[in-house]
Amino acid sequence: MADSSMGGALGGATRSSGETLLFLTDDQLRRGIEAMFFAYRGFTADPDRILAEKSYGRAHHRAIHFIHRTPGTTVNNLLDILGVTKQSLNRVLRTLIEDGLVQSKIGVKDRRERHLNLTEEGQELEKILSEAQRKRMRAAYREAGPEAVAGFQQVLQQIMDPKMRTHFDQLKEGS
Amino acid sequence: MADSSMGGALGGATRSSGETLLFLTDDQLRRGIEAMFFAYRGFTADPDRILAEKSYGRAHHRAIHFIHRTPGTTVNNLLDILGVTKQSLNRVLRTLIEDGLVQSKIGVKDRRERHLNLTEEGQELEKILSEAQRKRMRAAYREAGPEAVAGFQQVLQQIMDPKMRTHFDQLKEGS
DNA sequence: TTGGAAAGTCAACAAGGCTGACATAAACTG
DNA sequence: CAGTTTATGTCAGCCTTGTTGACTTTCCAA
Repeated sequence: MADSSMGGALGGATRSSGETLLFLTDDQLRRGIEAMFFAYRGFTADPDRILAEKSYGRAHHRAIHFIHRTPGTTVNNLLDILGVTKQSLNRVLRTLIEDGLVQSKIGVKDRRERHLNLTEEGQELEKILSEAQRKRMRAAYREAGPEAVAGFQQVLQQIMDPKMRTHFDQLKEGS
Repeated sequence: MADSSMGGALGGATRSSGETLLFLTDDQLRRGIEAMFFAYRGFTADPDRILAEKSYGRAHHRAIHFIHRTPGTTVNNLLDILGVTKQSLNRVLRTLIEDGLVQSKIGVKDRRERHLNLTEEGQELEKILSEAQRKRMRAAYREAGPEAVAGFQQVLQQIMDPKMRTHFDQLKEGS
């Protein structure tokens, strides 16, 4: 269409003297939007295939991922990170517990809380899923190089909602 | 967990003499994976809110976006880009046509084909949705700077499936 | 003229979101 | 101690958006 690379993109952006700011055109932004769409599909494709075999879905993967990342996490904390309702999470969690992939322990200090951990079997699946996803990311990182990866991380962090960035930053420390 | 920054990450990656390659550790890859997850949520959040008011969903947004991008596209082409079944797309397309946002015209050369275009009303909604999404991207780009944006694009392109990268590249030319 | 591609339709189903209502136990508070 | 809040779980029902399978209509092309 004729309206690309116009609009508000450059209007208020001439504050940085000297910089071209061509990376802020509507056209460049659209490229980024479409890249996010296509890349996210690739990003989830490999785990999705593995999960489909075991009749799990992306929701199970997300739960497994974050329980692995923050072992002993509570249901409430997981709810906050995943940004879904407790009913939605509970459905997923229930099947994972029934299937013996996740263990739910009553809290010691606060007996209302449930602390979640992966069982041996859960850790096995986590490893398969994360390795499949890492494989693609590793290839992408390798091709793009370290500077590109740094930029990739920077932009993604800026795209996040502030609240989600907090979660993201908190995950940084653990390991 | 104790298994981070080990495994296959560095094993076969010592070919580039001199380079540190620390950006290929499992830990860095995991950071990228989590960044993709959180960022994608932010990426879709603004359009999602607008769509919810009009009782449309993300699927409608995707259809509107790509019809806007490639006016007169056929159903089959759209199917290929979106990667869903024709039944799924058809349901979305039907409501958009019924609501007068999309126009479906029988092909001239090949009368089996339907050529899709946004109506005036469809273009209005497209503009609202894309501007909301661009606003966030623009802020992110501005904060991260041009070099980061270049890296962001590079890595995303590498994450895509080859077939999707072809679609992505073909969209580049049109404007 | 006939085979097959393109498009559309109907039915049925599943995953995974959502809301609302309600139950229980535990912790906290006045 | 009574009442309230918090954490969790569960039931029921709804929506969107994905799937498969079967079938029809249209119509291009060999």
